Order: sequence, then C-alpha cells, then structure tokens
Amino acid sequence: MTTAAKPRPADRVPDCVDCPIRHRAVCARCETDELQELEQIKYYRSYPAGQTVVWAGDRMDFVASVVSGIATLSQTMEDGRTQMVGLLLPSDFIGRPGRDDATYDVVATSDLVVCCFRKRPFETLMARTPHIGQRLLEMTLDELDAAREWMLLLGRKTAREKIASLIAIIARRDASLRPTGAAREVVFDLPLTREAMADYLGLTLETVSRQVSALRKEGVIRLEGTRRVTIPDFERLLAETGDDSDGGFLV
Amino acid sequence: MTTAAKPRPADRVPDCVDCPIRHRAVCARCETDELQELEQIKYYRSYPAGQTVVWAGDRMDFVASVVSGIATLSQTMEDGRTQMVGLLLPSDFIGRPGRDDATYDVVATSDLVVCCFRKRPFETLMARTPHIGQRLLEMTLDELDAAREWMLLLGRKTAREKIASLIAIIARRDASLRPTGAAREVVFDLPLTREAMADYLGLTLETVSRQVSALRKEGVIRLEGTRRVTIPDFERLLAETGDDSDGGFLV
DNA sequence: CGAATACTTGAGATTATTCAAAAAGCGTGG
DNA sequence: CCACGCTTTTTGAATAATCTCAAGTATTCG
Repeated sequence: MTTAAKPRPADRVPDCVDCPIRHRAVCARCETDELQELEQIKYYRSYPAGQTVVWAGDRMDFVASVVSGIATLSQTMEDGRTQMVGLLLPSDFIGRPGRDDATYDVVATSDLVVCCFRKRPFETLMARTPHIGQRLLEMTLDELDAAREWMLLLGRKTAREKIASLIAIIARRDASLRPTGAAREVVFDLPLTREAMADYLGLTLETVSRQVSALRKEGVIRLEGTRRVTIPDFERLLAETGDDSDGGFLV
Repeated sequence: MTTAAKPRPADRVPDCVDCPIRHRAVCARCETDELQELEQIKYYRSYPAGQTVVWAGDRMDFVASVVSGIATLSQTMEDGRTQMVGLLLPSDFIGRPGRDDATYDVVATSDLVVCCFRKRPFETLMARTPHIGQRLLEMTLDELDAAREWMLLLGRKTAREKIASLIAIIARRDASLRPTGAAREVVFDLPLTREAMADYLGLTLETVSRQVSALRKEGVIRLEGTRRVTIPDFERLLAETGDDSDGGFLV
C-alpha cells in the first residue's frame, strides 16, 4: 500500500539554536539550559513521501516535532473508510506524552524530517520544567480549535464549501510561511492528492475532482496541471467557503 | 430563541474538599494550599435548562468547571446551520486561559451548575503553579482525541452508524457514572432533543428521528416515550456503530 | 516510451434533505 | 382530571446531493 523505505537517520543534526522551527515548536519557550537537555535526547529522522511514520496501535517510543515537510494524521475503519483528522506542518507535534501507543496513522505526505525525542526522558524533562508543558498546552488548545472548526466543515458544509475551505486554508498557511506581503494573486501547490483531500473532507475523490473542476470553470481558481493553484480573487474564494466574511483574514 | 432567566449565584458554595468533581476537574492535582487559592477566586453559577451561558464572540471574564448538568458547545454559520462541537459533562472545563472572547456558544442543555474562576487571577495562579496547567493539558489532550473521533463519525459514518454511536457513547458514560456493575440491560435517558442530536451528528432532525425509529423497529433499542432508552444487547448496538468490535468496552 | 498512478467525467443508484402534515408529549389553568 | 396550546417527534413524498461504478484522459517516473 505504501512504500517501504526505512526512515533515515539524518546525517547532521543542527543545533537547537539554529533550528528553523525553534520559535514555534514545543521547545519554543525553553531556556538555554533546557535546550541543552533536549539536545541530549533528540535525533532526526527522515521519511520519503508516502511512507508511514507510525501505524495506529503501534508502540511509539518517541515524540517528535515536524521540522520540514507535511504529514497527515488519519483514522481508518474496519471496512477501509478513512478520515484524516489532522495535517501536521513544520513545528507541529507528533505523539502524546504519557501514552505508549499511537492513536492514529501518521503518514509522510511529502518528504519529511522530524526531530524526535525519546519519550521517557522527554516526559521526565516535562515533569521537571513547566516550559515544555506550557507550550504544549497552547499548541494542543490550538489544535483543539482547529479540530472543532473541522467538525463544522465535516458536519455542515456542502462539498463545494468544503473544497473552497480547504483551498483557502492551504493558501493562507502558504502565505503566512512566505516572505511576500499581500500579493494580489495567490499561487501555490496543493500538498495533497485528490484522494487525500477527499479523506480530509469526508468526500469521495470523484466528488473532490468534480468540485475542483467546477470552481475552475467558474473562475474562482485557476489550475496549472492538477496541483498548482492560482487564486485570482481571494475574497471570491472566501465567499464560497460558507464562513463569515470578516473572519480572520491573513491570520 | 432561548429563555432569558438570569444565571443565579448559588446560595451555598461547597468547599473544594467536599466537591463532587474534585478528583476529575482542572483542580484535580492541586495541593491543599493551591485549593485555598482557588477558593478565593471561585463562585458558583446556575443556569436553567435551555439558557445560553455565553455566546460565541462575547467577552468571557471567567473560566469554569461543570459541577452538575450538561452543556453543549456549538458553532453556527451565518445562514443558521449549526454544529455541536462538544458536550460538557460534570468536571469538564469551560473557557480558554489566555483568550478573552468565547469561541463557541455554550448552552445549558439541562439545569446546570458551574464553578467559575475569575480569569485573570486564574491565569496568574496557573503561571505560578504547574499543577493546574498539567491537569488542563491532560484534559485538553483527551478532548482533542474525542474531537478527532467525532471527525471520523462526521466525515465517514452513515446516519444509522452516527445514531448508534451517539447512543452507545451516552450509554457508556451513563454506566461509568452509575454505581452498578455490568447490568445486562442498560437503561438511561437521552439528555438531548432530536434537534440537539442532529446538531451533534451533522444530520437533520428528521433523519435522526427516522433512524432512531428504525433501530427501535429492529429491536436494537427500546423506547419509553421519546427519551428513555433501553439497550437489550449492547454488543448488538456496538455492531451498528461501525467501530472496531474490540474497542474499549466499559472504559 | 511504456507502465503505473493520478485525475476527470458520465450515468445511474443511494442517501439524506426538504417541505408538509399529522401525532405525541408536556405544562398550565380551569 | 381534563382541555388547551405549545413544543417535540414522527412519518410521507418529492427533491437534491453525493456516492458508486465505469471508462477514459492526463501525468509522472523509470
């Protein structure tokens, strides 16, 4: 089902001080001495696109931060229906302190680099210093808000609104990571296949395809190939999401 | 739309030591001296069934624990579509430290008693002692798991599976709060109207009604009136939920 | 270039919704 | 205790949205 390449220990592991996600990840609030303790128990791993990082139910002896790339969290029912329950971007946290088994499948959607911490030492460190737990609480509260926003999408939005919402969210995130100011035209690549989009949105891939095509035909978006999206008028796209018109633009 | 009775300050506010939710709420890990600090900033409020505790977007100057009764968290779209994103039971936490405005509507579904803490002092206390933050992190992680389980339900389950899942969850919770051991027949009252069930499940109330009737006609559940449910065979109900057959019975 | 994967499109079936009306349940006052 | 009005729930019929199955086309990778 998925490729089977092994995770590769990365060749060089950068110092925390030079880390690109230093200010957003679970370690964001750590003092220098705390960082040094983290350095002791951390190691990098790389996964090629498509590879599974952990399977739901598997024992997990580490927690980790996404350094670069994208991973997905998903759940699968006995008969194969799957629902994505989270999209992990750089600085996002993988795993749950205090829990030994993975609750969800974690899959690398692009080439992925993660900064792992051995779980027991991490838990010990967490108990000793409040900074990690404080930051993790903030991040978890944010994720909970995101999950609840997604519940509204899954439960109440139409297929068209779901697609528009997903594109808007990816576009926004992309804009926030990018140096540029407020470009009139937003251009970016979808990091997900149609099937992954379907799993995220609670749709079939055919419905995703049809709705993407519909938005394209109506000029809400433009496509180069199947992945590269141009949004000529962001307001127009937002109007298709079903969300409040005011709600947090360019957060 | 909702009744407009004022929240009533409760007459007597029990000591934390005697509190029924003491061991599960956000204060669960607090030492005696920390409890004393909490006593200083706490006050009780009561809301009659149907009343709104806070509206999304309103300023909230307190956080709170549910002491008794049930409340719902929900989101409403401009055109009135609403999605429930959480069910708050005794010991559950309301509000988010560090945030001034409510993100969701909170509505008392039954008569409700909450233990409020003024927000600023609570935040200060949190910063000073790690016990509250630690417990809040645990609770938030549990809520995140619950939200993600709900995402699977909303995105991938059929109407029938949704209803069966909701009934099973309420039955389980009810069993866990009840003194009895493993009774063969489970009997309990649905704490939600058909409309509230629909809002929780991402369905219309008519579909809820139809599926409840279908389960009744097929003997999966029995009904006395519209609220009182008997489950003659819990395994049979679980088989209708679409979940793994093994997954956490009577957790 | 060829095979494999990803995507699109069509037609028909299915599921859930919408609109409408009737029945059941609930609380109040006579 | 019962009648009345109100809310909640049930049920029906028609409609709309999405899914399923089935090709066919485009894209990617070796």
